[in-house]
Amino acid sequence: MLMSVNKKIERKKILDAVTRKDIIDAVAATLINEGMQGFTMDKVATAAGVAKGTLYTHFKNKDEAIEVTMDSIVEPLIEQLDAIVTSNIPPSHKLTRYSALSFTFFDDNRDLFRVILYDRGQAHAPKQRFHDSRYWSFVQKLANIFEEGVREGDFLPLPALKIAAMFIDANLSVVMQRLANKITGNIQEDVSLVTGVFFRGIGNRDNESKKSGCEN
Amino acid sequence: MLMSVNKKIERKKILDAVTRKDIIDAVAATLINEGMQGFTMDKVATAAGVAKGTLYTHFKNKDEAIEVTMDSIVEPLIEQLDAIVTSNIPPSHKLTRYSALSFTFFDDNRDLFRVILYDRGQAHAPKQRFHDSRYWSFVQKLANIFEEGVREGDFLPLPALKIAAMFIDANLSVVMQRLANKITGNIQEDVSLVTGVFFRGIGNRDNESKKSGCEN
Amino acid sequence: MLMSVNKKIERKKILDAVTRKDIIDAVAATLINEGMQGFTMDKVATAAGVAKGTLYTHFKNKDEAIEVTMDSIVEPLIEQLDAIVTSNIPPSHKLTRYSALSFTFFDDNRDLFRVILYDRGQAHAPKQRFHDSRYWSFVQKLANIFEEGVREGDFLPLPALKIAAMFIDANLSVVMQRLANKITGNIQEDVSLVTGVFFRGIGNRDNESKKSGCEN
Amino acid sequence: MLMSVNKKIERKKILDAVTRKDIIDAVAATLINEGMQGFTMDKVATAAGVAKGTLYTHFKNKDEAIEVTMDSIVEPLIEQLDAIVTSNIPPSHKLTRYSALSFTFFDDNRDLFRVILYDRGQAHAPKQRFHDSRYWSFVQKLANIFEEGVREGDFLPLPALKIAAMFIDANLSVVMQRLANKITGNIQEDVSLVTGVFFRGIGNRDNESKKSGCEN
DNA sequence: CATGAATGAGCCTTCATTCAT
DNA sequence: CATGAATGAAGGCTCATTCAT
Repeated sequence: MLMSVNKKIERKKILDAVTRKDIIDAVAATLINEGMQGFTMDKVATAAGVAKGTLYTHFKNKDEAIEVTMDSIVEPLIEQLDAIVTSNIPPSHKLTRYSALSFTFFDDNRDLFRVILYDRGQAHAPKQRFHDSRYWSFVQKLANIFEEGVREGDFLPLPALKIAAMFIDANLSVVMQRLANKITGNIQEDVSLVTGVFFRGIGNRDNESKKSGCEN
Repeated sequence: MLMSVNKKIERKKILDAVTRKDIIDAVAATLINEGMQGFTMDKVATAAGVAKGTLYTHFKNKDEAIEVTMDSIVEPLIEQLDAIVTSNIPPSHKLTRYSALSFTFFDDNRDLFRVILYDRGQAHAPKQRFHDSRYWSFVQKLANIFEEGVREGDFLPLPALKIAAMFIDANLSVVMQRLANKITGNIQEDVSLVTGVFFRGIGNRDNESKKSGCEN
Repeated sequence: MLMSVNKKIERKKILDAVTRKDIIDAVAATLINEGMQGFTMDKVATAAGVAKGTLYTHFKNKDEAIEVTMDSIVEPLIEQLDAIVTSNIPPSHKLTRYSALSFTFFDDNRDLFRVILYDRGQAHAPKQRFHDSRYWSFVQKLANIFEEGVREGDFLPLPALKIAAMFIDANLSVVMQRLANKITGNIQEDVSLVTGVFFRGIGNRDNESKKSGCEN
Repeated sequence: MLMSVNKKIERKKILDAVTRKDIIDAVAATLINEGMQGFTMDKVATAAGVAKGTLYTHFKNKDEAIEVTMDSIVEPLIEQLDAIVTSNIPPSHKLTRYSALSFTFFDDNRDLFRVILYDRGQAHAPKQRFHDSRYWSFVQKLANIFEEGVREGDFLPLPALKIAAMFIDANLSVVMQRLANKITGNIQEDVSLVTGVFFRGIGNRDNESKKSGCEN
């Protein structure tokens, strides 16, 4: 039964992590199965196979539980988005990558995001944070890409934030349609659709060495 | 104080209508002031100046109260959208009109729609209905306009439902940004932005050389 | 089934009063049977024979329930004390009356006051109010009587507030001993004891004439 | 690092004592800072810098923790009271000493006693024990002094237990007033007041057409 | 012995809904 | 129909206590 203190601590951390992971999974599962408004800590506890009180050793309260779970799921999306933003490729490629990322990511997490997208809001803090902070940070990042494209003469000088939001929501729009119709795969096709519309819509034709179109 | 039975009944109907109208207004006001999650029948009753029980003589339950109120507010939007759909103008004009309609309508009801757009969800039935039925019926109508434009050679032959959804959400996207930043007025500018991007994006350039297809 | 509106309202008020009275009685009973810390709204509801939710149509919360109940019980005591204070009798008679009042009052409500006196405090607001406001208002009133007696040359010019508090607590002291030993009746005797000590002192004057028995 | 078994055990005892002392201090501190009703084992553990479980190796439960802490604080008071009781001085001197002891002791521990006196109760067992056992043992001891005084002809033959309780509570009464008004020092004055009243009474002998007694 | 994550009974409170008047 | 007191299921959260390590 001898074990170094370090090993003990380490093992404890792993056990904790396991429980915590179970709980976060349970939060996500409950969110998926019950929707935002059917979400209760009781159900989470049952789903996680732990006592109700245990949830409160991991989260301050219900809102934080949702928040943390959201974050843990959205985290990879943010990381990949950041990778795109800071990569050394042309802005239009970045947007295409973002579009593809949207489709794969939401495809991978479709059940949860059906809830998030359809059930937006409800709780106090989460709502604010998700929408105000997370969504707008996405918009901001995309806007930067757009502005980069404008500087390079690829895109027309349009209001970046609005274009960014339009692009994000147009992508989500198609994602939602995929979700609603339970469509999987064929991502490339939908990416082409969205980016096609936007690149023609925001593209600078002069730069494309083509004849002039309808400039607004 | 004599009054014919008919008159009595008639008066009753009017009074009922008045009460019903008051209640619906109260529901909307409560939704605005308290948000979806702060919405309680108590508050509605207080706001309407009636007893709590009275609400249940007008609506089966809370969900129906919200539902009916939503409908009563969205009704004019639907009517105007239908007018646009059935009007005898080119498809691109119809879309421009829809875009303008979005902005004016949400501007007029910004307080309520801030709640609906940000607080989407909460109650079971309303959520489903709002999104599944109302939203998709909008998408369908817009899709018909697109298809009309495709048939007339104005638009590229793209998947109509997806394009319709993209257009709706792109408009909402800018609407939400207006709501978030508390921007009013300058509707024309935003209409031009959205329609500009979409017309260039979905416009059939071959056809553009024939007609002057740039609608604002 | 005809009944004037006034009668209806009146009857309703009475019914309400009955329920309210029942609940207040139940609060007091629960306080008595369970003590401050065993006091729960569940138990009150059960004792009152109403649903838990009903309690909250009468009181904002647990603290208010306790507070209101306390007040309703102490009210007659306060009224009688005020009657004594404002009556047109010599200060010493007033104090004697107060002493008698203490004994009869606490005798009448001995079960509840066993809780209050032994279980002082516990809840947030109630504690503060009971002690800080109710107790000190009593002290103040008694102090006024003492000062009156000082002005009339009956009492020595001692710090009124302290003397008042001492007198109140000395009375309570004996009350508590009665409660602890489950003694009833013989009030006159205890009144004489307390007032006797206070009015006259406990020193044996015969003995005092021999030695100078004033110890400090 | 060699050490005899005895030394090890001894050291352990000391360490234990240190921990126990820390915990008791933490209980007292928590009582002071949070009041009876804000008192939780969590807070004690944090204050003591030990794990929550550790508390249960020192005390059977929460009640015992409070109980033991109270005892450890009241212990010196009891010892000093016993010293007074068994000392070879006149009864009246003993009472004066007791009065002075009350004031100094509660002055020294005013923070904790503010909680005990104002927050009396809360926990089941502690309450009972504190009041029933500790308080009454004090009363008994004081009563013995009174009876001694009666036998010696210093005091009138009044019911000793009641007089003792009155004296204790009259002293506490002034102590509480000091606590409430955050008064420190001037102990002698208050001792004289209380003992003066008790020894001499509050009646004005001049007014009673008698010679002057002991004026303070 | 110490630890502290886990426990789960239990508490307070809310609120949609009902129903006797 | 209107009323609003009563209902009671349900929810979020606390905390004394336990026990495997």
